[in-house]
Amino acid sequence: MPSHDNSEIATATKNGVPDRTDRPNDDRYDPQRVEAKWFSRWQSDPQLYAAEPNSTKKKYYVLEMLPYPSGVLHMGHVRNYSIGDALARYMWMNGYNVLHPMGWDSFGLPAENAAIQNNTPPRQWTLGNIAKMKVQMNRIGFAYDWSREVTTCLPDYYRWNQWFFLKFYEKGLAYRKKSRVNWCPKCCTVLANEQVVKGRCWRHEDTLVEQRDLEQWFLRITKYADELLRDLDKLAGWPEKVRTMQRNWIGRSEGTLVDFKLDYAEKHSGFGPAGSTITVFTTRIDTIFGATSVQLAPEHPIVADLAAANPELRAKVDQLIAEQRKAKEVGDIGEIEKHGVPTGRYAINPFNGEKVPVWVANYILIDYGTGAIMSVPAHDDRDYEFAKKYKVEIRLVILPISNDPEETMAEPSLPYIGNEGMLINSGAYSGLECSAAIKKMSAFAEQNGFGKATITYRLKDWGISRQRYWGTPIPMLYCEKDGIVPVPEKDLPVILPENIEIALAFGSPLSGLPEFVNATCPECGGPARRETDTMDTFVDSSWYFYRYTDAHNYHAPFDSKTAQYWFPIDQYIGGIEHAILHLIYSRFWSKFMRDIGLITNDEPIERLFTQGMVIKDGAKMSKSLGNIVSPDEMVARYGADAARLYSLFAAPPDRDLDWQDAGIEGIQRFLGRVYRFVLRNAKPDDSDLRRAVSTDLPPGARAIRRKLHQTIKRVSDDFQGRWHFNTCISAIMELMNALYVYEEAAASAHVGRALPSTSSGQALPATANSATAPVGPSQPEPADVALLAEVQRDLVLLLAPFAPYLAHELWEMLGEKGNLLKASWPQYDAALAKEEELEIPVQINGKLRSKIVVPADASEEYILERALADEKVQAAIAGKQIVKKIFVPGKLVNIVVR
RNA sequence: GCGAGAGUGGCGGAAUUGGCAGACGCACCAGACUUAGGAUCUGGCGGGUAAAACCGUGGGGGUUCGAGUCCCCCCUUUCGCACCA
Repeated sequence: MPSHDNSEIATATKNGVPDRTDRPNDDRYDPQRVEAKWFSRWQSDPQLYAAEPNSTKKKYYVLEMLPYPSGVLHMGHVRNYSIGDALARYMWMNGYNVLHPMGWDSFGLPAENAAIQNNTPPRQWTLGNIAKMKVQMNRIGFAYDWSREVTTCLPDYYRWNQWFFLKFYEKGLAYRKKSRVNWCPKCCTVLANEQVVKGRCWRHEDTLVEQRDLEQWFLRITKYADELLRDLDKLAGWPEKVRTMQRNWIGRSEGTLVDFKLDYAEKHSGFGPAGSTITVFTTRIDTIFGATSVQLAPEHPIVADLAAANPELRAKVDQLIAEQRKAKEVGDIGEIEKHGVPTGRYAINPFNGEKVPVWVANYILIDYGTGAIMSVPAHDDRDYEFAKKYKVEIRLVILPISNDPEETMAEPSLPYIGNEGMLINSGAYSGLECSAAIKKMSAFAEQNGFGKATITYRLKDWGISRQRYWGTPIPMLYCEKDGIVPVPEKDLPVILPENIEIALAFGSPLSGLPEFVNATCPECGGPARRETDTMDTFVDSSWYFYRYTDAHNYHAPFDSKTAQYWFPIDQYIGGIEHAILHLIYSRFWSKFMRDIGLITNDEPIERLFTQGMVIKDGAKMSKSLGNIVSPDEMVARYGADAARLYSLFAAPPDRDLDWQDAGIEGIQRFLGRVYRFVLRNAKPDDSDLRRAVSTDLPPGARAIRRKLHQTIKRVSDDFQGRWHFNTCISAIMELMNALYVYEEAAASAHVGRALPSTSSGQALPATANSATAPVGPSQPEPADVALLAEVQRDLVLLLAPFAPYLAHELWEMLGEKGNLLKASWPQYDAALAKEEELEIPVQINGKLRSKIVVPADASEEYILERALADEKVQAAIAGKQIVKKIFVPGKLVNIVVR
């Protein structure tokens, strides 16, 4: 083995387990030695994991969500990347042209906070963190194509954010509007939601956060609302959970807008600036004859008008607003106690001319629908609860229709919210069925000018302005003469200046830099002011995976042809916390890119996998709980292979993982067993031997071969979709256990010792509990050297996606010369995997009474005959009458007796 | 309140289609090897019993020859949420 400099890595063991390498002829598996050796080999070959640019192979794009460079890798990362890395290696071994890149989501608030706390410039802090994390990732051995690395905070990337922004603007999809933000009067700056703690500024505990309206840039994602919703149906490779969440997030709702005029006959004076009409949104216009009040959100403009002349109402309304805000803060807006205040005014139901009271209620939200509803207590839960509390009239207008004629037309228990019913007490519409009534009544409202059918979405346009420093500058100029002017494409990128003292900045940091703010208008050449807001970092992550396909393109965000080859992403892997925002923005961005002709795919991601959290002692790992497990420490103590193998073994990847330090030791033991087995059994001329495996093996060897092929099947099948890598690794462990027993038995045979055997004199089982057919020789038989060569080779291949360091080492020990990643994934042979004998449980009345061993191809007649002849079965059915015999091929026999 | 998950030995988990509950690993116990063992190898290991019977997948019902798995009700717990009209 070549010598190498491994000082940096190998020394790490010293603070872990005591060093025992002083023992002579040590056969101990030393992960530090093995991993240091391969680490330096891999590091010296930057092309090792490079995707092939012009390949005729089938492509496979596997991607893990890019991390924020906090400076330290945590176990959640290790788990996420171990899943993707295993898949990438598996696909390489299956002959695919694999794209497996990595990058850095490197703009964002923490860099500015670090700047404030440690006085480190954000750029320096960020790039330093990236360097640290890259070392950690490489040490664990993740197979990334670093030549395509994307760092979003560098101008060669963010210039294309700016370019995209200009395209959005060009197409009328970027616009400005006033929007409410959190404002700290002490910092004179905008706060992110996470910077607001219990209504106060995180840096000034004594300062209440205010709400301010600022002009901000928005992207018109709502234009794509319908398509984003519709195309969810195409995403068959996504978890249903995520699709449901996105569906609810988009929140399409078909309904009707209906105008209720404020009543003139009232004595109160004229109307305020909000006018005299309350437009409500309802999905159930068929219930409008049951409307007994109109409810307004406390922040509705008409409420402001009404309250202007009524200080008492104003105070009550303010109280409702406060309740809403508080509920929102503590996150239980759904459990708010319903409160309302009558305004004293009335509105007219346009369908029957009836006057109904107008209320203000805390359960009506200003930013959904029109911020006003018609209240139909008989047919809506919330309205019912409200009406009961405030003694508002409840009027039944729908009767349920049921298949049961008795039930039909019976008065339902209230509220009846079903929409399979018939209208009553509804004038000309009485007798109509609900859905027909909705159509008819919507049309009527529209014809008479007091309403129209409409679709509302819960989805809102994407506000991308951030009043912060560490982000992509929005490429816009404000000229006194020409107004809002986009920066010309040729002037991109607008470089984020670096000579800035964040800690001293007051208000929006960039606005304090005259050399940044002062610009020239490209239209008139006169003075212009530069936009000082930067972009939301979700912009960066919305399209970065396209940049990977062509990371160094200077003339475009990427080459369309190249992207078309790689897209869609075959498998995307990340945390469930990104189920909504990142994944919906990414889909939106792709659709926009398609519409401006950059790409042809409608959706960016074919399959999505969401992995579970890593928890410790029943709680999410966090600094405050002190239950952090550091990957560096694990790697130093047990090696990278053990750390990644354990992160896959401890739980199915889509479930939360309960980290147990003791568990990883078992993994290390297993790796040691594999290592020592190969150390003992590898023969220099293995490659010749493999071809010489006899077709006529003795029973013990046949059983090992069978176990091997069963294992290949189990591991391969899981890669095809189920991804329960924990059971894959179990399967490989089982194979290893069987090999140890086989080896031991063969050694006994060789020296003529008695075989270890079970008391029954039956074949030696692989393990005492082995539920499957016995593995191991029933007669002493020497180890089949050729078979062992074959098994070892396949074993190493099976292990390669999960424990690459050890796999490479063993590969070399077996005398293999070629790159393990280019070696073919082993294929299982169904005939070899098939059991020769089956153990069939025999049940009497569903209770296990005996087990019989039969040839795998035994007929039903034979098996039933054998089952009935069985001693224990005979005893159990003696004197009873056999009612039924259940036979499930390959599974069991159940005899029903009376 | 709504939506989506989860609940199986001392612990992490397995059981892929309704068919032997507890694979694999940890911990623990025993034996072997050893000057030594926190190394290694072998075996044991749900409760219960001398052995059986029997009991056992959060609780209660049900369907079925047969239920961890399907149905109904309930409890606990995790995650998400925006009372969505």
